Amino acid sequence: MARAPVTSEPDHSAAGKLPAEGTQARRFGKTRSAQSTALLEDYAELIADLLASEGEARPTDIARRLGVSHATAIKSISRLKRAGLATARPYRGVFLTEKGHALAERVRVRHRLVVDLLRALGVPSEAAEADAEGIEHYVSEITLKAFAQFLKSR
Amino acid sequence: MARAPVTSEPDHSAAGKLPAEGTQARRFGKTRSAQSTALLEDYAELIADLLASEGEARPTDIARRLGVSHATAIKSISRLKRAGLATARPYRGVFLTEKGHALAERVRVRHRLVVDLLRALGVPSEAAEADAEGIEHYVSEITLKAFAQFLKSR
DNA sequence: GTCAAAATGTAGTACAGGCTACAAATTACA
DNA sequence: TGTAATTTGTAGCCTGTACTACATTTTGAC
Ligand SMILES: [Mn+2]
Ligand SMILES: [Mn+2]
Ligand SMILES: [Mn+2]
Ligand SMILES: [Mn+2]
Repeated sequence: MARAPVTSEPDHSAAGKLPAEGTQARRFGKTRSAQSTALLEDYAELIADLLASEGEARPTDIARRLGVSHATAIKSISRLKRAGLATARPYRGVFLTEKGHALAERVRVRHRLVVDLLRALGVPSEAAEADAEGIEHYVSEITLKAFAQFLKSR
Repeated sequence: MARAPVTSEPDHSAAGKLPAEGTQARRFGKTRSAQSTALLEDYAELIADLLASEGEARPTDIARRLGVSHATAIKSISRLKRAGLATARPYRGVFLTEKGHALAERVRVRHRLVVDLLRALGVPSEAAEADAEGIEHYVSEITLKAFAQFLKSR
């Protein structure tokens, strides 16, 4: 059983490396929850982009741009609907609700800020765009502020 | 049908906003593949940390630090074994293979670099640690180099 | 040495997000 | 107008990651 002492956990062998259990668990939990919204964010952003530049966002186009099958896209769009982020009219495309639009806007801002920061640090644009597609979903408000601050004052 | 013209896709209505379909699909695909390895990376890193600081990495401890049930941790450890990254001896803990150790080392370096960069940009340490836990899995080699370069020359 | 606590393992469930294959509806065009 | 291509929808399958509940094994303490 537990190597845990009766009273408290004083200190470990090696130099203070590991964070407290609760702290670490909270961090990982935050990451897991961000991961579960990442897909919704990408769909919302893409749909908004398509609506803006093409006037419509059809499941087939969404699927092609994401690099997944149309069946997969349709299922994910269903999840967006369930989450109250989108609506759809067959052969007429997908639309964003108020909530979906607000999400897309936040995501767009984040995406751009992350790309701009990476570019400012000397990352080539294609790598910056590719990395940002993942990074953007894990950047907190505080970090976002720091990015903006850095970009402004340099 | 396809609004796609017979020949080529010249230019869209709005200002050149969207990337080419293939490019965008490749970026999203890269992100999806990074996502699928994120969990393996976190486990490898955590196991290495526990082995270094506690001398052992038991499923229960791993589960507690990750904030998941022990059943979940055991299943994920199975995936690590299947991937040739870890081995385990019941009641004796989990161990990393050569390959697993190498992965943990790479992840540890990345984790630290990401945290250091965020800190350098003025992000408070707890936010930096929390965000890094997600970001680290989506940073390419090129971007990592840029981070290191920036940290060195500032 | 016994026995309770802790750790581990297993089973069953749920949901997300992939896929292929097939069916139905719509649209475009000859 | 009729037909073929496109788009959309559905079904069934798989894997991954989470959970709870229960069973088994090991360990630690008395
Ligand atoms: Mn993204
Ligand atoms: Mn994005
Ligand atoms: Mn991580
Ligand atoms: Mn990490």
